[in-house]
Amino acid sequence: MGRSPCCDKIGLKKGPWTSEEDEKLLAYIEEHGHGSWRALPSKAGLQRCGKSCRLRWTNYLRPDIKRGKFSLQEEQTIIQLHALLGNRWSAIATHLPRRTDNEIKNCWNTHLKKRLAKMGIDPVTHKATNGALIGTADIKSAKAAASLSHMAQWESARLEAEGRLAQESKMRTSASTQTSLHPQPMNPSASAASPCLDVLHAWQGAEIDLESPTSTLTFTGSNSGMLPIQVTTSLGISKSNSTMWQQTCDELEGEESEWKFLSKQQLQGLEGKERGEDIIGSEQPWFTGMVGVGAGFTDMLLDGSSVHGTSECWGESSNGHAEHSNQVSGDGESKTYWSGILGMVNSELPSQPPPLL
DNA sequence: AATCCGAACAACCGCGTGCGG
DNA sequence: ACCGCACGCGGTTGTTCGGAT
Repeated sequence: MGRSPCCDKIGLKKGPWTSEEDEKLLAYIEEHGHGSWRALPSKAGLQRCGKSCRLRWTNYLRPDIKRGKFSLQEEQTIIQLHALLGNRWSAIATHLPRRTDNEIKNCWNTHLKKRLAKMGIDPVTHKATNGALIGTADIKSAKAAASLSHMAQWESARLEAEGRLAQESKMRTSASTQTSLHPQPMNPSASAASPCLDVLHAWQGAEIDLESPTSTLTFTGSNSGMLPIQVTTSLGISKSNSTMWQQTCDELEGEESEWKFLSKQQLQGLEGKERGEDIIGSEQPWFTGMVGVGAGFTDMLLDGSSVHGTSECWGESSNGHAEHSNQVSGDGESKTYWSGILGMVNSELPSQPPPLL
């Protein structure tokens, strides 16, 4: 297929962007929108290829991206989603508000992968390596892992639909915002992820029992494992929430995220009151959906035997029901783990049904 | 003070794919 | 149906910076 000429073939500038170039690009996009990336450089007076401009814009200049250190919660989310989605950075990014896929990818490659490896977790399979650390939970972990890979296949198919819907959604959104180019106070995932994720709602309600990853999960209630969801705007985060979200992020950024050395006890402590109050109290949809999940996941990594307690804790803190505490088998843990991830994912859902699928 | 080294991150490159002609 | 363009994605490389020696 036809490929656009490479930058060096037509003698355009490469390498780091200067502030002047940034200003030019920003000014142009603010005034005209990006339009065709290919045509943009000449119109904006830049000696760059369109691809480079697009990258600079999406990864750095866009006003709606959050930069800086990843919070503990964000890191845990990345790990969980990576277990589910693999190296689909753009898909993962749709669940991490205001983070770019490139940033997430870098974070994974430079931090998270190494941490997991240090903990004895294979960052690719998310399984314990050499039976190093889980001990009595080996079998349970293996079951969870099996469930994981099974689910990943299903998720892969789901993502295709998600991608299409995200694109449609994006087009609708950009059509209304392109020229004005206001910083979208947004959760990019909300528009992108929500339609398809509604499938999960339907799926949960129906308790489908198929030879698919869905069969590894049982949702005993309409929202079992689902956490209270703050009603949001169509962009995912309401204006007030957006502010609160920023505050929460800022607070959390100061938090020690070197969780790799956290002991089991420390992790359990994190699941308790203090954390629940601090984070669940923040009323952030994204956070509320993942608090218990993240801790539970980390716990599972560090010591499978503590998962029971984690599940209970999560179940109680999330929806006030104790049903998770019944999940004492390996399968139960697997369900809990996956329910947690799905709960996190679902917590981003707006209440509207998807336009189509 | 100079050098080395690793971490972090920005940017590039090639491929796959959707879409319009 | 085919072709070519444009774009998005993921892997990889290059550059910068800070700490250690």
